[in-house]
Amino acid sequence: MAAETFYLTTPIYYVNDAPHIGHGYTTAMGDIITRWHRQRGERVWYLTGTDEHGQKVLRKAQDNGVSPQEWVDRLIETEWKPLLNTIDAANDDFIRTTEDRHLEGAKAFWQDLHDRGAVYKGEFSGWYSVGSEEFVADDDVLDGEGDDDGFKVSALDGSRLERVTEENYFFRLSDYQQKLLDLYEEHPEFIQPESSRNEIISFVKRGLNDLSISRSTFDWGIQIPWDSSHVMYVWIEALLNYVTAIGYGTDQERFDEIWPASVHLVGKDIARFHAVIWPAMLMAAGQPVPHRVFAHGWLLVGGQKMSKSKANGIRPDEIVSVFGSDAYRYYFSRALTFGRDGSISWEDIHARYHAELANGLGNLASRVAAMVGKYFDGQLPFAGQITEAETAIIDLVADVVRRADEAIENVAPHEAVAAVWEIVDALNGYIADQAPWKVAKDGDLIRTGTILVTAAEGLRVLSVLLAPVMPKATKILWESLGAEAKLGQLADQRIDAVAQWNQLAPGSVITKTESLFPRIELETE
RNA sequence: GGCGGGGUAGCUCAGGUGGUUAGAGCGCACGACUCAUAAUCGUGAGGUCGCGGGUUCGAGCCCCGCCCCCGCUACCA
Repeated sequence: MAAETFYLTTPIYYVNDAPHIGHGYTTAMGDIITRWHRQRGERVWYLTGTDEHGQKVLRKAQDNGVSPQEWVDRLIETEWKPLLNTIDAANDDFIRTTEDRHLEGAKAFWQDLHDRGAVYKGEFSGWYSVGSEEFVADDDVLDGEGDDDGFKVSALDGSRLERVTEENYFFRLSDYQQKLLDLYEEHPEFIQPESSRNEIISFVKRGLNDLSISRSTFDWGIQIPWDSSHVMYVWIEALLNYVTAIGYGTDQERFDEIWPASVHLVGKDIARFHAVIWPAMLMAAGQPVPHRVFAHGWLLVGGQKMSKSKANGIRPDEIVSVFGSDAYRYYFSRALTFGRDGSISWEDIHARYHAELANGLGNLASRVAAMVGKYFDGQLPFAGQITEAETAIIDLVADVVRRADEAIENVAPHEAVAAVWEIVDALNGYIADQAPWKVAKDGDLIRTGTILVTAAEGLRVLSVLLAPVMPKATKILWESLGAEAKLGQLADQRIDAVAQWNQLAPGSVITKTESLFPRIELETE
């Protein structure tokens, strides 16, 4: 059997509006993780996409006076696909739930559930708001007052509610309580981090009800294969993208090759769908469950969860247009603990950009290239006898590679980046300690060369280790080191071989390029 | 209400199963250096570890009570 594919997914994003920074966050983190795995030499499949059915999209389209299909087509082209380019994502596929492969695959999955007896027809009743045309959760139902005395009203918008009973198809979720608990028990890594795992377990322990999984009051969705009067409940349909995108029901061979998913990246608000309903559906269909669901935290702005309604949302392209996609990817992977909520701010992005990228990495590359230019006419010298100072750098690199790789394995990109940055700091310290400009002035060019080769080797390591995080800047760095002639493309450099020292060829042309991260003066208002 | 997470230097955060003077980065002050993107390196100031009890030779880490913030407590996604 061929080596398993590292298959990572983001949620498919609901397209009732434009993307915000949170979407960019998830996608960028997934991209960093998958790029790293590619540099491990693994087969990788990185999927993202959009969720386009459901009542909210339908209503939004109607509000804008266009058909739902026109609405989603427009939004996908003008907002969602450009996001990938904005943040420099290298996804392997992009699935839209309005595509044929998804429609066919979803129907096939439903048929399989049906054939296996996991679906039955039943009645769903709940409080329905005619005004907003949707069911209101029991917790949001209040007793009316005044004109609404004697009626139930919605806590959300105050509209009057009526008891509606409709015929729906149900999924036998209640059959899976113990099987799910066993799954969490046997595979503690299935749902991470720990806080999400705790919540999921306590939720499931309270008991599971069967789930209403079809709707018959509107038709913007996928028809149930055996009953055209119903469409699939959008959540149930959306989850299926993870299998339909890789061939479920349409290309069995390909599906078998890639499934199950290695990691489903999700926001913690949708962890339940992915860690409870989704594995139960897969079990019901006789399919293996994903290896891991990882729920990341929320971005807090001024201590509050970012949201459109609070007007504290920042668009990804606002940040990228000022700092660039590399800085965007770096910032979110470095400044936040993946899996926990974390604060972000424009000031913090600005501060880290200068302190860490411009002054730290950018200046390091700049000073090394300048000295090779000044003392060796831009050609990498030979290294002489190494001392304890060089050994310390070499040992640190080996240790960092090990720790960073382990961090990525644990879906902790922030730890990986922090580890790699130890090399940046160590090299700046090393250069200050060794003072090659002084050694050169004293006429010891052999020692000067040893120091600069060590620094250049460190930069080589940094370009490889940071390539998943900052593909653009590291590519420039790789070129400036003259590494490609001997070592090939940056993207082909393997993580497991990077710590091997003296890979750069003496005589390589080191060029001092434009600043990797030029300083950015913000307009003061 | 129940369950879970959090409350540690001005800011953002680390601190497995308790153990010397509680850490990092940024910011600030001072010094060194001059290869470099007015960058770098070093030193220092700065903390009642939410509050009150308790266990212990010893607690930020354990126990009890309390206060604040956030999340989950299913069918909007």
